[in-house]
Amino acid sequence: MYVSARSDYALRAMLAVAAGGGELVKAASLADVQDIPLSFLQGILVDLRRAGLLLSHRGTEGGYALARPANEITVGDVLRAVGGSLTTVRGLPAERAGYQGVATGLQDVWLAVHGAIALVVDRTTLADLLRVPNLPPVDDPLPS
Amino acid sequence: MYVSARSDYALRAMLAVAAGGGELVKAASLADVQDIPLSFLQGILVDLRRAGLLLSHRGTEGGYALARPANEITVGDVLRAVGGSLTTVRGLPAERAGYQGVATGLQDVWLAVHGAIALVVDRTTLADLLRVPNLPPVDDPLPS
DNA sequence: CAGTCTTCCTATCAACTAAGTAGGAATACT
DNA sequence: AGTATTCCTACTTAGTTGATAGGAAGACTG
Repeated sequence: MYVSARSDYALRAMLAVAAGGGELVKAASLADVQDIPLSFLQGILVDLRRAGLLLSHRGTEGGYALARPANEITVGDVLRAVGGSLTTVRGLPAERAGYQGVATGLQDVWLAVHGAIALVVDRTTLADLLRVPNLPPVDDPLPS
Repeated sequence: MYVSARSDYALRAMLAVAAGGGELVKAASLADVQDIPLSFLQGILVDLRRAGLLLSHRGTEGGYALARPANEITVGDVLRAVGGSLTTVRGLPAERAGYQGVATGLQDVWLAVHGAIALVVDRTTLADLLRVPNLPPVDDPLPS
């Protein structure tokens, strides 16, 4: 049960774009505010654009914006865009693991896990995550 | 959401040992019947023994046996024995992901996913998995 | 009791994939 | 034309997966 860096970065980037309020947000800004390696993030942004979740614009005032409203993009949409299938076992989708003999029952476990995860991530939208109460909208550095 | 080869192999090996009915099962037999690389499996068996899930015995009639009855070992026990924490985000446990700014809400998502997974894997025992109906207890090779 | 065989156990090394880096090509604005 | 930015491709690094070799412990045979 491992969430890859790619998936984590993709979600954080999408949230940062969504917080921009429709304005174009530059990749460098996303990398800076969420502490993501810029060149690695750029590859992730390409995936998100190809999946139809982001719109990009080049040039001086370029940047990224959500292709749909934040309440119509789920966490599951983002995970599938960058990672293919939602849950994989040894690189393969849980549906076709190919178990033999006494291990046959394992497939049902992975399918149940898959369903439980899907229930969470397909119900949670980016807008939901931006509505958390314990979050100061502007940062307040150096309190310590 | 990725299940590593190590976790998958560990579960399949535990099921094969449990199917032995208390008799000692050799590592080579486990590797053969479940099609697992023997040398890689041996490292996994060491983890399972150190976690107190398996007992090992050397010598001519040596092999492995369950340290507890199959209905007292859960899938979650096995996953934690070989993989540390049940769910990890970029290698770290979901509890302390350290999100900043607009991504704060993400931690709640991972905690919800963690809970959903734990509900499945901590409730399913090895004995449950051996009781699946669609499983011939003795193999029937070459039907095609 | 010596010898031998089988098995578990440990350490080391190669192949593969994910993570992170660097530089160049294409595009849009001034 | 010039500059800023996205976009694409090749390269390095770290961790996982899998292979090989040899040593240590128990069981049997003479």
